[in-house]
Formats: sequence, C-alpha cells, structure tokens
Amino acid sequence: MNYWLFKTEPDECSIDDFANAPDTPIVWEGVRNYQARNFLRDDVAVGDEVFIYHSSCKDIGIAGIARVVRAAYPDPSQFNPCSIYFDPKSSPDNPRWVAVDLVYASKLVQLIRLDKLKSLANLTELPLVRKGNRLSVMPVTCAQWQTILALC
DNA sequence: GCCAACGTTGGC
DNA sequence: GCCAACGTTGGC
Repeated sequence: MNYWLFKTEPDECSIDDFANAPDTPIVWEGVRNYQARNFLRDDVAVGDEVFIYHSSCKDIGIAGIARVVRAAYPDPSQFNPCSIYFDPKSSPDNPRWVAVDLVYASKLVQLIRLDKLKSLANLTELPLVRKGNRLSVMPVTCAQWQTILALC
C-alpha cells in the first residue's frame, strides 16, 4: 500500500465535501500535468491512503485523509466540451488523462498548516515543501506519513 | 493581485 | 532537439 498527497482548491473540492458524503466516491478528475498523471495512472492503487491538501485558499495545509476505491480510468471530463478540463487533443480511443475515485476516511482535528510542514526536518524531502514545487499528486513515504500523523 | 517558478508549446 | 514565449500554479 502506498501513501499520497493530493492538492485541491477547497472552493472546488474540500475535505468537507468528502465528509458530507462519506459513502459516495468522489471522482478525482482534472489532473492535467504529466508527472502527476503518471503517478495516478501507474502507481495509485485501491486501498492507498491520501492526504487531502487545501491550496490557494485562506487556510493552506493538510485537511484530512481519503482512501482510493477505484484505480486509474479515463478522466471523463477530458471529453466533455462543457468542462473546464476539456481537452480537444484527447480522444476516447487514446485518452490522455486519467481519474481515480476516492472516499472519505477522516478529517483532521485541526488542519496542519503548510508553514508547520515546512518547519519539520523530517519532511524536507516531501515535494510539497520544496521550492517551486507544483506537483498536484505526489507520493508520501511511510516515514513522512507517520511524521505528519504524529502532528495531529 | 503580484510574481517567482515551473511546465508546455511551437517555430526553427 | 533547442529555446523563447507563453500559460499556469500557488504562496504571499
């Protein structure tokens, strides 16, 4: 089993959206970066656990945990002309982008702020805290996962 | 809203 | 395959 961190803008999809529908899988669509796509497509597996990270908002940081319930499949939004994620260069017989499904696992008692994460020597290798990082789907090592959980 | 950093595109 | 120009991300 692997651990991950997925970024999301809470205006778009927040941990509360998961918590409000704890039995409903949420389609993690709209990843449009090749490195992130490759992680989703090749390495994210059913049963993996995911930190849900809130970006571009007032309270930036890790807000909760979700679990993967469906591995990669073609991201439906890439074929939908009405979607902001529509990609005219992708085709159903050769899809460029993938989605996975997540369900709610837990909400952290309090959000772990980005500056807190940046302050920890154990996390300096986490892509999230590295300068200029823009990866929206990133692996978290077991040690990093434990370090972060211990902050709760 | 600014802007640094990074990713992508496309001409050559 | 290089690289300038452009677009996007995301913290501040």
